[in-house]
Amino acid sequence: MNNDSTKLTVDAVVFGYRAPKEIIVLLIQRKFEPFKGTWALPGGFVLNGESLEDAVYRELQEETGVELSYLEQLYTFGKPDRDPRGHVVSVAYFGLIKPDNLDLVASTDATDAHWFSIKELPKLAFDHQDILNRAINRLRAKVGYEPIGFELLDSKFLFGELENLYMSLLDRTIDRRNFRKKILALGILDELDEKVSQGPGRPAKLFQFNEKRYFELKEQGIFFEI
Amino acid sequence: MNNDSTKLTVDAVVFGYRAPKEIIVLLIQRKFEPFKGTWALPGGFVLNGESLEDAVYRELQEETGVELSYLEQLYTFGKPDRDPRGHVVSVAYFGLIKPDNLDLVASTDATDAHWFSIKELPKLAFDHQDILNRAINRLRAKVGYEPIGFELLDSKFLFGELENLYMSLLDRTIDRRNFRKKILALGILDELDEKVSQGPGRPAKLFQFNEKRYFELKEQGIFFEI
DNA sequence: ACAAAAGTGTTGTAGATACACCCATGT
DNA sequence: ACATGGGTGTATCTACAACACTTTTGT
Repeated sequence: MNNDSTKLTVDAVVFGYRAPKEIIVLLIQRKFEPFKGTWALPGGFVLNGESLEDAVYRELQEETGVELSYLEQLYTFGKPDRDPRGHVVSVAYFGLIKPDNLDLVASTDATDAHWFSIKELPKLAFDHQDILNRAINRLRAKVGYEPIGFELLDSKFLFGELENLYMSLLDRTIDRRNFRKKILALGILDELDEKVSQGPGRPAKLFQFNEKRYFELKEQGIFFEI
Repeated sequence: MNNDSTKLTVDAVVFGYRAPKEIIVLLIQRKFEPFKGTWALPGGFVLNGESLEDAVYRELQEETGVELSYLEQLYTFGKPDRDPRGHVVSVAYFGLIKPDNLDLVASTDATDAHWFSIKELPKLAFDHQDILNRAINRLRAKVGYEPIGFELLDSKFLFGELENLYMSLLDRTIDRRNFRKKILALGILDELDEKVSQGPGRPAKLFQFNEKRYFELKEQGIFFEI
């Protein structure tokens, strides 16, 4: 039973949101062969005895310094020829980050890390474009039946931001009145007393996602759906 | 970068349907330590250079001889302590099988393989109960938005069988008239001219899932939903 | 003739969509 | 005063849920 030369990596697809209409993804430029100089998803080898999630957090920390607000497993990619170095199986993760945390620190590996709009992507190393495509599909699908959109906004946000985010994610226009009715009817947003005004126009109220309330409703079998 | 002692396995959760109301899952009895004598999911080590799906098919063939009608990746389990032998990461798959193929051949490993109702399960080895739970959740969720139910029925089936299958899967009663209306309205079933009569009662028409038609509709953005 | 399973329609209701004007502020 | 974005209500339509009787066969 020859298993010793199959290696295990993790890769992370981390999405962010840049107002008003851009969904962005975190990429690093590879410093070493193979694919030296090519853009790729952050990731790397899993250490023996290390959990998969720990490996993701460690690699992200090492390569980009970002702090996630959400992480879940995406899919495992295991085609024997996906890495020219040999049989490397990669467990891909799917992460979200708040606009607060978009700054990238100089990485310990001195790899270059940048945010790219998912509509203007460079050529990617390995099968990372496949991984990214799967992640985008997951993001678009999931945003419709779980309240993960809030993980892409600061904890206090304007309704208009939520609206723009959903339009960017789903890549279509949304009726403002119907959207507001639907979301507020779910009862998972707290309306704060604070208002912000930014330039001309009527100042807007701040809202906050009430996670506790969401879980209560979920227990009762009342589901989030857009 | 110490990765050499992390090993990779696959495990398969294979579901079947036994009329009229039983959802069953395929388990094997372990022949060796650890967990010798305990029931477990079929699976085993991935060979170097072997794709994950190939490993699943191979292990299923070796241990049980079953032939699947559907297979998809479920989730990867990587807690460092999930296997007493060391760090073993397992990619779990989710499979379906038609009633035609429920017979288990004597396995080359002489392991004992049996079908168990998902409502009367033995204690399972490793974290296989977690894997199974996740598979059951996937099955229940997926059956609502993709036409995988047909993979659990013979290619020609009675409407009543489909109904019973869905009731068993969702563990609730379904209104016969509404169910029939909805499914037929999707336009993905061919109504055959053949009828079968089994004991007393009016004979029932046979139906067949029209996969080609389903993909056409899917292309057009018309989705299956129960 | 009776028991057993298959087959079939209508009505009410809730949720989704479509749609346009007033409000509060900055310049 | 005007330009800009925030905030709101109503009418229509569509999809789902509830519900009971007739038909065809075996015995």
